[in-house]
Amino acid sequence: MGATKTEHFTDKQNAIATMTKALGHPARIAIFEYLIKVDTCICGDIVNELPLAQPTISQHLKELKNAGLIKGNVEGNSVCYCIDEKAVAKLKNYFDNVSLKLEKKNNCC
Amino acid sequence: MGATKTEHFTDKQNAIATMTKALGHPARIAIFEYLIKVDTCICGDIVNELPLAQPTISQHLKELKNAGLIKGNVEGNSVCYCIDEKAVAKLKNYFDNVSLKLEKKNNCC
DNA sequence: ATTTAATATTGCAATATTACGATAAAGATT
DNA sequence: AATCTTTATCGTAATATTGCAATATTAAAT
Repeated sequence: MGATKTEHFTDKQNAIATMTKALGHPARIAIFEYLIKVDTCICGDIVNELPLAQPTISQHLKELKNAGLIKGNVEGNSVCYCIDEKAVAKLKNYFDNVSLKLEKKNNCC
Repeated sequence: MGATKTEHFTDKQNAIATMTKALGHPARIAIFEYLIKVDTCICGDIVNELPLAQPTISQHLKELKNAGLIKGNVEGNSVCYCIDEKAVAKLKNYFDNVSLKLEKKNNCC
């Protein structure tokens, strides 16, 4: 064993898990937050922002991209990474919905 | 190597990453959603809800608990698990805040 | 054309995760 | 007390992740 049994769960559950998993690492949270912070999407200096080697960051960026959380457009020499707002909206909506459901519940613990 | 370099990141980043990591698996999303769905916190039937073996579910519950997302109170023979609303609120606030910041940005991609 | 700069890929070692059978622990039931 | 029920833990195999050095790739600059 060792591999996640995705086939047992719904597409929605897998989709949310894919996104949360991608954000489930402090380096990727840091990258995510950096992309939110910078006002332009012309990037190329993410490596200097983090205390990790360039290949490691490249790998983390790839994972965020695969999860659909960020987009990367090649801009000449460098690559312009930015947040995919649709994905973030999905996460926001998910937790908004969860919170709403919890409010309606009668708390017993 | 192989271990996450948590020491390089802020406490807040690590805290968010810990929670998103815990939700970064479809089985744990399924458990999380089940605990939201059921109206009472008297549980004990999570194992029957999921297509995974009992030790596997027990392990997933432990991870959700370690991440602070759920609470587990021993209730006689069985254990009563329920959502920790404070943790969920933190996640909700985080993504609300992220969304807000994104709205204020000038989109260039 | 050569060099420089930015990013990606490969290969690999260390570590973590996922899953489950076997077994343990502890309260409930008979 | 013996048994049942529920949950946790241990041990272990399969797989995934993390991190980086070395190298490749691609476009800009000289």
